Amino acid sequence: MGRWEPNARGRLEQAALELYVERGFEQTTVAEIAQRAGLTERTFFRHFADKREVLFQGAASLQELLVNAVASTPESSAPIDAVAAALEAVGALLGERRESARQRQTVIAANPELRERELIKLASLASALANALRARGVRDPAAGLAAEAGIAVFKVAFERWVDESNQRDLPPLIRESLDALRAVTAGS
Amino acid sequence: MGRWEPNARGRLEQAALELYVERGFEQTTVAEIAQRAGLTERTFFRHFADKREVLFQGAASLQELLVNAVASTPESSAPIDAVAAALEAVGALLGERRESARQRQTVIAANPELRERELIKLASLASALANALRARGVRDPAAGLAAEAGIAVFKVAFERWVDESNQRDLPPLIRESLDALRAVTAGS
DNA sequence: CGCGCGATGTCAGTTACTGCCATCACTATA
DNA sequence: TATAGTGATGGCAGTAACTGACATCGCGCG
Repeated sequence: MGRWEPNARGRLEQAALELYVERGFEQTTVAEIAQRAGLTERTFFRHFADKREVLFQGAASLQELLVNAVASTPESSAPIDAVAAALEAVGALLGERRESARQRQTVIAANPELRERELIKLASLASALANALRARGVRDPAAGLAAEAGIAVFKVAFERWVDESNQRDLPPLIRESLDALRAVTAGS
Repeated sequence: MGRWEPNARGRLEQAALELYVERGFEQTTVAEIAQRAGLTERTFFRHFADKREVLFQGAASLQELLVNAVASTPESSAPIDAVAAALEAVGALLGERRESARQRQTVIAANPELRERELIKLASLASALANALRARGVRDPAAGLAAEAGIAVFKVAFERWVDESNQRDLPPLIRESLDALRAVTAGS
């Protein structure tokens, strides 16, 4: 696997994931990842900003999906319904890769630095979601709150979905979490 | 300012904040912080786990306040009301240091690594909040959602409070944000 | 065939962070 | 008063993440 084999980025990504699973994130050096991919450390950093970013390649497309889903919701629907539709679109996409999602989540959960990165990606999703709502005429603070609440719903549903003892699909869990949020906030 | 002057930790904290404000977080080295505090780099890392942690010393006491506030809420009150009471307790405490909070937030907002750290601290607050609710008999997923929603409300309110053009106090902004969340989730 | 261009390699350098041991000031106790 | 113990600090070497500068390689194009 020499210098000019195709798909350098993909090889790096796969090598990194393998090593993170085998030895853990901290115990893996970038030099080792590059070596397994048949490349050098310098090249790794040309494809990924840092050692963590390699685990979050899907984030950009997820964000795009989220924003498009909000935009394609009927103009008349309430903000929370637009958010719910967007979350279910994401849920449907993610739901097809359950095992790989579990594996990835195990790696992330085991390392605080990776958890930080995950949280900032979710915050970025929330921010994009809020902007998409504002583009539909939703005002602040409603836009920001609907977006943050949506991400909170997603976090809780995703956590349950990834749980080993759980067999249910992601979209229903999202719906259920949203209902639970409604019930909780309706109180008093 | 020699080796055995008192309050080494406090001196390091102040030196770090000063330098982060003067030159920015990235442009400041730990060696410079230690030098300004009259100590060595090695000693800095004995007091703070890393270069970012020095900005988040208050987090532990904030978490304690939050948990205690939930625990001291009447047993009969709804989860969301317990959360609201806790958030307002935090708001009242934080509200007294508006200018230093603004300064701190400016530093954090300017740096992605610091934003990551802030987010994981907030996630930790959410987790503690959820546990406090479970201790009161609130079940999942209600406990997790009430906690996440509470933190979302806090985030939005805090953001508005820190905004330069804003003159209002934090507790009313928290109340208003919670009301806005109720309005948003009540839809459809 | 030569030329330009993008991807990769090479290398040196900075800095965050850690482990290990020496050293210092203070305290208790004989 | 002497001395041993203790906790905080200094000193120093080492690892690994990341960066900048420049060389080199393979490929397409005129």
